[in-house]
Amino acid sequence: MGRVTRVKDKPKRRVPRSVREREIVDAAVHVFSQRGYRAAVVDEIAELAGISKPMVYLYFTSKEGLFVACVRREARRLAETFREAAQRAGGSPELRLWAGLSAFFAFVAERRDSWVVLHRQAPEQSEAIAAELAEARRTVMAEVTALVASGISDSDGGDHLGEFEAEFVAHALVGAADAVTDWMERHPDSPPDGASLRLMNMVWIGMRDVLAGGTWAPQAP
Amino acid sequence: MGRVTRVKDKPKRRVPRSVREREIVDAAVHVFSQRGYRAAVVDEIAELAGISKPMVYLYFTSKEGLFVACVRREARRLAETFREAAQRAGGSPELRLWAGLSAFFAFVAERRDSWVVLHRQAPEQSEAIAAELAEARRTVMAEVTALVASGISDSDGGDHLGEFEAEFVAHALVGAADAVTDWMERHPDSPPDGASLRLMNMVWIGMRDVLAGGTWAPQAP
DNA sequence: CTCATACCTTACTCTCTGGTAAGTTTACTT
DNA sequence: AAGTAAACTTACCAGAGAGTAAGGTATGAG
Repeated sequence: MGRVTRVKDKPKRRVPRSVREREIVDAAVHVFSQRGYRAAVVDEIAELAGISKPMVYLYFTSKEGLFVACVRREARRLAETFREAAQRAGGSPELRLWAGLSAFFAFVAERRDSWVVLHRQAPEQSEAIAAELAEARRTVMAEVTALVASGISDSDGGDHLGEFEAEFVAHALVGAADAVTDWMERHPDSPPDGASLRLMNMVWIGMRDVLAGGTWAPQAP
Repeated sequence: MGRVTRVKDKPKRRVPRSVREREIVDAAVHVFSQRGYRAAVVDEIAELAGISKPMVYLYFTSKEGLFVACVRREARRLAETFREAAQRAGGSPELRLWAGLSAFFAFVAERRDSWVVLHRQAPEQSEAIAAELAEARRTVMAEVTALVASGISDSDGGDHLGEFEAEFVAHALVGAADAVTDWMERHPDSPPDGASLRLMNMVWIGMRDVLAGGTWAPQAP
């Protein structure tokens, strides 16, 4: 009725730039993760953010720029989540790794979109995107590798072979975690922590025994 | 010069449909894997296959149809490669799993494009594509799961808990293998079999000990 | 009240690309 | 040699979607 009171369907509120930017990135992460970079349509992102397309270009210059902003923010979030969880856990490396893994699963389960944007994009869209994705993945992997490495050096006495091995294990671990994510979707019955616990059981015990000399070779039993 | 002798630059040979179809799929797998489904351009695929665009549509009806054909062929190839390697290895489940894993790595290393098309595509492009990718992944996972399951039942005496567990392990394993693929690219020095051996060491020993009762729990050392 | 500024929109343009119409050429059969 | 079917092409259309021009409107400062 009134002219001052806004129609409730369309709040049409005007919002400061910093807030709107956040909303746009929120929307963009969702659409990018659902459709993929190329198939994502800027108009849809804008609508989801409650504004019109030119605003997106005013704030982010281009679709590519918007995507880069998404990747940067989500990578930072994930790395922080992981690091903080590990730090909070304190104590032994394996407890810290377990806390980190659990946090990772919680993140991927709760903020599926973020993970998809970070990890399941064809990086071959442009030079800038490839670079940003590489940097993002490097950041996340560095956190995981650090934890794994401390676990290894804890067991083998600071051998420098550890760094190399830790990188391998970290990659395998993150890949496994990512894949298990899919599996969890088809088994919503099993508890969320179950996955991280299972992985820890497999990987950690395996790793410990390997470091203790319990190797497996093709011709062994 | 001659009219009969073809110019060597452009053989322009006419080729039977079945052969041309194979060439088109070859080209398509390459371009799809490099650019992703949406960013891949049919003209480029056609040129790479040595023909013009309408031929692609004559043989495959649509871009979507072409992609489905790619996925179908590569999934079949990978599953066969895996199964045959395992069969050839014979013997104990772990030897078969190791042979399968090695074959998998060889496949991914040698035919990177195929794997990328199968596993790193956003399945949200269309209903048909999502269905085909799901089916393809199901096929591949079934092979791996079968091997893992036989390994588990070999150790625990045919418990039916195994099926559930095997699926988890198989997913984790394939995810790890996929991720390790990236790692291998940055470490071309380490032998190709090294990766599968490392994974076997981690996963198999871990799994064996877990089945033997050696669980890990948050509060344990 | 006015005015400056920051927020926001409608209504385009222009390129890229999936898909097709209409016809041409080769090679095999009879 | 003629006929015919399969292989192949050039040249086009139509829609989608990235990016922009030009201007409208709320809101806080003076």
